[in-house]
Amino acid sequence: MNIDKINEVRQFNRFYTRTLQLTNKYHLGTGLTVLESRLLLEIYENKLQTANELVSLLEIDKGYLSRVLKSLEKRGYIEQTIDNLDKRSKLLTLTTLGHNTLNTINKRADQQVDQLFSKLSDQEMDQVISAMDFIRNKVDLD
Amino acid sequence: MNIDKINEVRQFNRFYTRTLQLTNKYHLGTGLTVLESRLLLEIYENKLQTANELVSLLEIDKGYLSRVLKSLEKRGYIEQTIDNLDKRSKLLTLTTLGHNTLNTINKRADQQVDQLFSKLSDQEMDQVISAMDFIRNKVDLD
DNA sequence: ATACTTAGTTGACAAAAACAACTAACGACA
DNA sequence: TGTCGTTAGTTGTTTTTGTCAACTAAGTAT
Repeated sequence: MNIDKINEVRQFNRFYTRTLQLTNKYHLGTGLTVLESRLLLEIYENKLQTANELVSLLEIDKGYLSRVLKSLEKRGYIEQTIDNLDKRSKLLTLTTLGHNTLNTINKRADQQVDQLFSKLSDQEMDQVISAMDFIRNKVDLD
Repeated sequence: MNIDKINEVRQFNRFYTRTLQLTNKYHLGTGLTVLESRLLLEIYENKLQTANELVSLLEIDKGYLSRVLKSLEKRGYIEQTIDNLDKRSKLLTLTTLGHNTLNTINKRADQQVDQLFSKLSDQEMDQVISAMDFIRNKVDLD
């Protein structure tokens, strides 16, 4: 690929890193970290049920994840129950507290996204979303 | 904004977080961290000359930055010389080693970007870049 | 001269994450 | 059924990364 194009992509990457950094503040005040929020989201919305699936998706150390999950459990956000079909695994579910907290976090994250594009017309917003979809379809993560 | 649109943006954000995570491996083997690489890049390519400017741009703690810069200096990647026009500030410059290392890192980062889009035609690639430019222009970071 | 602000440093500490060694359960198969 | 390689998750130890506050020295304004 042409070097100018590569540089444009890298510039975008730096720009979007900053954007993500600014919007990743939704968890503030909830007592959860960004990672913990993400875990609740993945467990609930994407129906990930085991630590192992979370490790693959998020590419984090399993030892570290084990501790974070233990802490979430101890603080009452999730439950881990042994899977009877494979007693090595534990099935992850949100408690009511976990679910309520996720709702709060989601509301805040929604607001932050909203703010990010607050000055755009409906039409421009649609174009932004199309642009995002396009990029998502073209990036090759393998 | 409509909740579906917000969710599409949030999905993109999660997707792009993963993309950045995967491409942010260019520093491996160089002995520098992602942050240190970024600092060299900003000092050299964007001509940022003081710690203070880096603090504003990257929004990191000045105490932390001070230590990272000290370490970069000690390891021979940068020089910090007192600014005669304002003796509180130090002007940052890359050493030859710093410059060479940045070149290596840049080459690797370029390769990673290239790989990310390796299956695209020239036309598709141009469309991706347009999409990125569009998003960059529409996001409101204030 | 005084008081306020700013650039950068340092100490103390906490949070986040990496790494390796370990246990228990599973799966395959002779 | 027993044994061997693999897999899910745990735990101890350590390093890396980052926060916070107090501090110094230089600049700015009045």
